[in-house]
Amino acid sequence: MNPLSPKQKIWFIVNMIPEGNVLAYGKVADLAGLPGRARYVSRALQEAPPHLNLAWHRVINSQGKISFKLNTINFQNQQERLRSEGIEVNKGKISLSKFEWKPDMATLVLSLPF
DNA sequence: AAAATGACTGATG
DNA sequence: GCATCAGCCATTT
Repeated sequence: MNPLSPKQKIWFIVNMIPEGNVLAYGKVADLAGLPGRARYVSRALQEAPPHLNLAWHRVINSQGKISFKLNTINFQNQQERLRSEGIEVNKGKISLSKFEWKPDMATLVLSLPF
C-alpha cells in the first residue's frame, strides 16, 4: 500500500476508538505517530470526508471536556452523540477514569497499517 | 515574510 | 474546579 498521509493516520486511529469510549486530541496524535500535533487532529477531523462516518465525537480535549463552546450547535451535537452510546456528559465534562480508551498497546501496534 | 488563528496542552494560582 | 498563560504547530491571511 501507499504510505498513509498524516490525516489518514489520524482517521485510522479515531476509527479504532470503541463505542462508549473517548480519547484526547493529543493521544490520538501520539498513537498516529504525530506527537505534539493535537491541533492538527482537530483540523483533520473537520476535513474528514463524510462517507468515512468517523466517530469524531469520541475525541475530546485532555481535560476530559468537549472543546466546542457551550450553547453552540456543535457542542450539543457532540454531547448527544456521546450520550447516545452511554457516555455520561455533565456541562461538557466526561469522566476520563470511566470512559477513556486504554488500548492494549501490543494488540494496537499489531493492528496498525503503518 | 510576518502575523493571526484554532475542535490543543501542561503548568500555575 | 476554573481561569490564565505561555508554548505549540499547520494553515491561512
